[in-house]
Amino acid sequence: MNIVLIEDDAMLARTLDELLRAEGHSIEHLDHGDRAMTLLAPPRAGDAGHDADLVVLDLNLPGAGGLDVLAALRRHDTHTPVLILTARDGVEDRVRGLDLGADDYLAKPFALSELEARVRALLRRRGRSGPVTFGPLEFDSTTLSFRCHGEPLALPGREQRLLACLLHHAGRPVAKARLVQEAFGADNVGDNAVEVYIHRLRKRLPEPLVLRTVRGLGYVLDTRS
Amino acid sequence: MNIVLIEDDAMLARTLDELLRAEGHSIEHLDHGDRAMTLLAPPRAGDAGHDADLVVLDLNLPGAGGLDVLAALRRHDTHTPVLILTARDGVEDRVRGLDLGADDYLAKPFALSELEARVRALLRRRGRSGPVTFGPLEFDSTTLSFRCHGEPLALPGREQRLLACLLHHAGRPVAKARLVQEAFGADNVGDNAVEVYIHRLRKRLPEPLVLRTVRGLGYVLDTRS
DNA sequence: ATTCTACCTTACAGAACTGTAAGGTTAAAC
DNA sequence: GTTTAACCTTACAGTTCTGTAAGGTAGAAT
Repeated sequence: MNIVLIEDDAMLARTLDELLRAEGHSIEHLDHGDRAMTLLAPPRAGDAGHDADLVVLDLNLPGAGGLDVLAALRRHDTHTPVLILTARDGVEDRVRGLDLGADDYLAKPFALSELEARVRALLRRRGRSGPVTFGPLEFDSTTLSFRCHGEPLALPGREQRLLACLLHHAGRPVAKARLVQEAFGADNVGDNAVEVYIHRLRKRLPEPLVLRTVRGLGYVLDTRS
Repeated sequence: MNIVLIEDDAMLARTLDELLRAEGHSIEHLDHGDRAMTLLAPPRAGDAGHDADLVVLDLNLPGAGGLDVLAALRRHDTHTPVLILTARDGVEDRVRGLDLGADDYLAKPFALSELEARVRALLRRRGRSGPVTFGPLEFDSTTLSFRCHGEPLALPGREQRLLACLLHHAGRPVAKARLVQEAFGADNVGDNAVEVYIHRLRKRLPEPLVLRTVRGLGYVLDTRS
């Protein structure tokens, strides 16, 4: 994963760099607020742009302040997780940072192992952000397609949305009416259509996934046995 | 949003309940580990199941321990964010909790405003989890469809995946070859196909979204002006 | 056991999508 | 200004998807 580290304390930066590299990430280190601004929120889109999966951001920076960088980043990118890392320990600072769009806030001094764990937590969620996984089934948010046991599972639009709906509530039944509304867009679709698409989806779903019917209610995505 | 609160300290639970309700959430409160287990990780799928957007979990519980509940939940649900809330303040405890799949960890005693902020941060991310938003464009992960200015934007499969790909790297150019691979699944697709689908997508993309071409490279999703 | 209802399965026609080919247009290089 | 390569646009045929209708099957209730 790509991590952008924005930290002006050279000593700490070096430590974090080594630490995170040791976990297999590639680190881009910046020590100046203005440069961070340029990288994370380029004035003209298309100029360069970042490729970060996570931003670790110190608030005390030369040049543009850390909170300004965060705000600028969040103007167009609500996606990349941001972990704030700072010496300011007041509760109000934390609240402000979090409400500006940060995902976590760690006050110095902190244990390195805790930073590692929080980074793992953020990257973990990023890795399978989106509609999630259920058993061997996963949804790849980049290609908007499903995979089962790692094998791509190509599905036509309707079936894909149907499966997404069931996956979203995986393990518990979803009413037929709800499926019509969420997967079919509440068009003038007959009630039978759901049955037909469930049938089609069943033929394509690989083991051990099954679609159990809950009579009178709807369907559940589940695993066999 | 639906929040499941698992906390056996009646005093604290009451406070949190009021606090979170005041922010407009509906709270389901449990004070026993076994019941939490039943709700969050039902032994048989389809029994009942939770409908939570966030779980706030105390570790010290009568009955099943909080970490057991977390582990059981994560066996099938990697999706719902979990905020751990506990008196155990050791760094090792935090690391263990986070590595078991928690998304955040707050040690007692804590400021209520910080809890609120962290809850907001988790729900915010959950609200638009997945492939993100860019300007007025957003992706609804439940229905696997795009919206622009809130209006649904129906797209055929190929165009949808193409847009997802561009959105995923929004603001910076994506190479044509990459689009072929990620959106078209590396089939035996001619190079011209991308141009055709870009063209089709352009006709459907509402203002102010544009697809700029970067000659010799690929395309960028951007906003007009 | 019978009846009823909910669900399954199949088939089909209309519609929409997909990818290629062919020619037009624009931008960069010389 | 000419040339060249990259990109745009249109058209088209093959394929796939969509939703409905019609009949079959299975579960529940009496």
